Amino acid sequence: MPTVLSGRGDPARTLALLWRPRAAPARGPRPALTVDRIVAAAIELADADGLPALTMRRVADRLGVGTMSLYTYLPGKPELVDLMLDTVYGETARPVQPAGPAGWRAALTQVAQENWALCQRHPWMLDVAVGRPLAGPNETAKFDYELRTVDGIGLTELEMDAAVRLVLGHVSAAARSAVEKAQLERLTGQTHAQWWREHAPLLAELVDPDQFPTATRVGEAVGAAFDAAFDPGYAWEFGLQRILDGLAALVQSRGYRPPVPIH
Amino acid sequence: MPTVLSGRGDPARTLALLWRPRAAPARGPRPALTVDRIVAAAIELADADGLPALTMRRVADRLGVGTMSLYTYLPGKPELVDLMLDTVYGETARPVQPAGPAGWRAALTQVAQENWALCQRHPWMLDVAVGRPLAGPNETAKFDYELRTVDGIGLTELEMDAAVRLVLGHVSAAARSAVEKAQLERLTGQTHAQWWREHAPLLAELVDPDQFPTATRVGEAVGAAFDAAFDPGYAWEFGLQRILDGLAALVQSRGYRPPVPIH
DNA sequence: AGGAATACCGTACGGCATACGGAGTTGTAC
DNA sequence: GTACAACTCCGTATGCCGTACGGTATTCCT
Repeated sequence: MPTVLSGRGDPARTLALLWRPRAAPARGPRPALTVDRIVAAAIELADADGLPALTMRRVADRLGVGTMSLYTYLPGKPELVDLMLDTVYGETARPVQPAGPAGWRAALTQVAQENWALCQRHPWMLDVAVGRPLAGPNETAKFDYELRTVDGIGLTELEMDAAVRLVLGHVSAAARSAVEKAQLERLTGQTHAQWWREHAPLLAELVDPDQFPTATRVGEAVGAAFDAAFDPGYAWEFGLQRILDGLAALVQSRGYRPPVPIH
Repeated sequence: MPTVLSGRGDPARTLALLWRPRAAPARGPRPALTVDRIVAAAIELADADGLPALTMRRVADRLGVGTMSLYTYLPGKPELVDLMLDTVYGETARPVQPAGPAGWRAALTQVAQENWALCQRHPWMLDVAVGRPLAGPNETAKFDYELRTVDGIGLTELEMDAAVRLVLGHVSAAARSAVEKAQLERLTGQTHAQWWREHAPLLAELVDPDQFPTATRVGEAVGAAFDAAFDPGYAWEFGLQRILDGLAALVQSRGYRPPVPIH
């Protein structure tokens, strides 16, 4: 399940691919493909089978061309992954900022849910390590929208950035465990509940309740509630509420009060 | 930078490796290696060069044996990674729970910092996807300790589990960006600050400030403060405080007050 | 008409995990 | 003392991977 480290190619070359549509060549045979078609095929493949299954050969096969033809359009695989990322960033909805008393909290909740859904649609996103910002057009637009949800509520620019990153980080962490759960269930043909029921007795035999009383007690409660060692959905909801509460405390300390709607 | 999906081998076999020391064979030549030595060599290798550089050949070379000899001790690479993980889990300190008014917040802060440090020492941990709990001895002890920091403060068992997972999730997300930064700087020989200074003009040219005013404003403020597109350390501290504040609100709503020390 | 630019891609290289089976080593049973 | 079972060690081979290289076909401009 390889995490690919993004941002490894020449940044100028990658940025050119991201921002400038390819001009038709002045001479030579007409290109049979476009960068967009390659990226679309790669996304389909990664969506279906995950990043490890994304190979240049398979992308080329799917497009009906030789493997090496892809290198006419792209410098290599890292750049392809960068383009895939910025493309799916274009999918997140950017509704008009809700006004009224709900304010930033509802808007930030929507950002979180939108990104959660994005991770479900494209689980391979979580395997891409973005060490430096891509700064592609869609990522930029997405980030601008997300920052707007916490604009004008009393935070500094640094805090706005950190607040959005905090929420997105939680989305990643929670989505990762949900996605890994789904992947394992597909890979092993065994649900977490089945796994739990099958291996709980062995675990009970190995783990001494006297030595680890808290883990035992909590493990049993969680197992009874979810039929598994943990539940990604519960962790996701719980965490998001705590984070929003924590941000609310900060916002409040800055003296911000949500605007009262005019009746 | 491959993320390896853990928990793929036969769980019973993996659990046996995790919990039961290997008995000396009754017959046959004396083993030249032990599982522990293999795991230690693998950890050294991954610490130094990252998970992608962790190959069975290199581990074997480092130990002075043929590649296939490793398979006498371990079923395969996934199990090796599982063993590596549980081994480094054994490193986290588990101080006696601090008493006094600081209470759970100080203890949970310590848990967070301890795990942060662990991720710095063994960055490859972040590339291992733990879809199901390993349930090795060290992981169990670690989790028991971590749960104890939030025991008896009014939370349900499900909430205790979710609270610890929330903090650990934030550690992972924050550490990931810090680690990726360090990896990219080593890989490209260019610090974030250098990268930022070199590419900021190009970015300024591509991104229209009128179209993305918030991203531009925040980006400039962050760039001025950190000489980079973001600062992992700031995000880490900011996020941890918000999460602890959010948990405090929950704890308070349950009527818990920290014990007052007796003078 | 010819040359330049470009697309396409077959082949090859070095790397990976690991399946298979043979050779060597040791303790035990007779 | 000898045979054999159990075990370690590991060379070889298979089928993947990304991509470097260089040849060939196609198209436009001069």
